[in-house]
Amino acid sequence: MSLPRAYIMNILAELRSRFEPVLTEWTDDPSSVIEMLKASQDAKFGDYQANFAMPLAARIPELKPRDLATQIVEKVDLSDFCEPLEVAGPGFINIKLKQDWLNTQTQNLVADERLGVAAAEAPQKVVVDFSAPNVAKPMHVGHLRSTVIGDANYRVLKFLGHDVVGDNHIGDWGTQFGMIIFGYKHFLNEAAFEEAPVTELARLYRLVNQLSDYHATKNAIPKKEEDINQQAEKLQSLESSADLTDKKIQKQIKKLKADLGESQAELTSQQESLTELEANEDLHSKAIAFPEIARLAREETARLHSGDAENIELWERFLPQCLDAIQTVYDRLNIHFDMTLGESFYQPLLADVVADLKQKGLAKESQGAICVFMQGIEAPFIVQKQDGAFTYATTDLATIKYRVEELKADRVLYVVDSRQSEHFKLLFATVKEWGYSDLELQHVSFGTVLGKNKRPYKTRSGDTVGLESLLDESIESAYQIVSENDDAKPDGPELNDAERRQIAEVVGLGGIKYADLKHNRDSDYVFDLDKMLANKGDTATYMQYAYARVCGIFRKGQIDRSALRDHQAALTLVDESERALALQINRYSEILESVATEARPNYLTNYLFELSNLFSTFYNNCHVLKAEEEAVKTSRLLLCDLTARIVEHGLSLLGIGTCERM
RNA sequence: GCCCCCGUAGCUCAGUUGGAUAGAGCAACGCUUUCCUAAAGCGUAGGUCGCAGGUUCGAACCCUGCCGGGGGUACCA
Repeated sequence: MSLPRAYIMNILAELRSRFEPVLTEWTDDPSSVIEMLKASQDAKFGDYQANFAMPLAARIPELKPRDLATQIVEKVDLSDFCEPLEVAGPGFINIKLKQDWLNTQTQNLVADERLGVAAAEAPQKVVVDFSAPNVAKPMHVGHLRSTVIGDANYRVLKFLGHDVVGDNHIGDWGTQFGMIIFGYKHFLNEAAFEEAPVTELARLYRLVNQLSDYHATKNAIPKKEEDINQQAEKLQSLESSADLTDKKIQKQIKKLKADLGESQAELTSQQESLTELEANEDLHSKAIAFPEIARLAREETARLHSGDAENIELWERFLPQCLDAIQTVYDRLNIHFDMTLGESFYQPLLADVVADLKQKGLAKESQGAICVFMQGIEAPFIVQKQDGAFTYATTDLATIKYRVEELKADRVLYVVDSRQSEHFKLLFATVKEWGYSDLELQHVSFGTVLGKNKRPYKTRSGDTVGLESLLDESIESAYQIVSENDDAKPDGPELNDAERRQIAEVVGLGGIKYADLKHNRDSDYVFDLDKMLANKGDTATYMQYAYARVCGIFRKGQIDRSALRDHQAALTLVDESERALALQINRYSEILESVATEARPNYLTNYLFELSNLFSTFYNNCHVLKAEEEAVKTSRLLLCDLTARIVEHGLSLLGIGTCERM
């Protein structure tokens, strides 16, 4: 029999709700300062701390912060679960949980399948828009962040009881299809297409792209040379005539020099790429045969969009194959979408969107295009181009309309590169004016994945790194580590090859995902496979190892975990390391709440790392199976069980697996 | 030109919205295995939080200026 859920308290929420009414005596809006009650940064200040006495006292001239803190403490009654409150320093209120209460509270978690995490009282309909690759191009590292961060947010929101829809807004209608269609019509290798259609389509895309780039670069070179000459002249005249002691002039010169150097480097690399292509006879002859290839490809796109029968037929033939190809990547990563409504799905709705915007006076003609202008933003939001074609802005608006009217969304998360923040600023502003003011829109932006050279992650030849080969490499490298470690075990290896392979898969994929998720999503981060799989430090492996160690204890002790839970034995925290571990276990729900509101999975990775860390200390200090007394042993087993369940569950919310042995 | 982001230990990064002596991992140095997996634990060392002002009881965080890096900027998505 499980205990009623009411026995399990979200400690932070409870503390805040006890303090909040008391604060009304000093402020009209206690909710604005209540968030200053939080977990202590240092265990010596107790378990939780409240810092709001200082700012509140600052508003009242004759009141000292310390005195105010004392007054607050006198009015709040927490005696049922906390030690007497302490006022420290300039007015901090330190809160420490009663030992007996923490014992019972932790014990109650054992019987709770949700590990103390209550389902949302007011569930929202949330659309998480993530991954969104261009289907005709092979996936690369750049797609990893959106996919992995989006998936983690999706899982967390869902666990918290929200009605979540994962939508893969794929690029299935853009210019890349024009390129493929053009390639198919002119350069197809039929045998290759029969053999592996997607590989051949990817080759055609690359080929057409390469040839268009060649001409674009070639045409741009004279202008580039002219620019360089102008820059050089300007620099010279500045250096010879102007006042060199003027700081502004100095700065200008410096900047000009830097620009000039950059332009020259660019020119050189462009010339090199031209020479490289020309050295390949086959490519060069194709380039000569189709000087207008970029325009021709665009025309194929235009024909597709205007309903040309042949191009539609090709598109309908290619699309399922492209979808299958990306699906194999999602299967490997264990990523699931509830719907995949790409750009093409919204095409029939676009004309109405523009008409509606015009009718409401939001959109108007400017330089031949139909634009929405938002106050305070210089750039226009172009919903229809000069040539009559719609843009991704139009598609995004239609998508929102659909999500509100058909899916009944309350909130939409866009897990998209930070470089598109200006687009989303315009999009959200427009949407508000357009009439969907209740909808909560959030650009879950993230930084660029860099190589060790701090430039965007590319191969030496400048290509993006294919995602699949990266996964292979990671798993293979994990296999080496798993094997080495198993071979080094004191009592000899424990794993057969199939087990090693299976563990390598979990460790290899987990390492890549964890590395991405542990960083604050806003910042760029350096992609370093060796660090991701390192057999030490803050990696997925560390948490997976903690989990495997618990499993080892239960295996060695021949303990049946579900029987242990049903037994309702007493949990008593004795050692300091046990108490610290238990406190962290009790904080799981707090952390998930903060992940959900800010869409920041790194709060969870950080929490799990700390949890595993506390477990390792406990594991070292407190022997479980050889505990002095039976009651202590049982109590510690309960603690192990809870730790393992949260590690496993937390990692699963990040899309990362665990193994019983490793 | 205009707009946005970043600058924290040798390296890679946290820092929960203004709180107590700025943290972690890696690398370095020292210690711990008759005992549940040492993929671990414990400890030492390492900092002018880019620089200079300002706001206040208190600033890595807010404001101003400067230095350095990245990104975006009218018809690609």
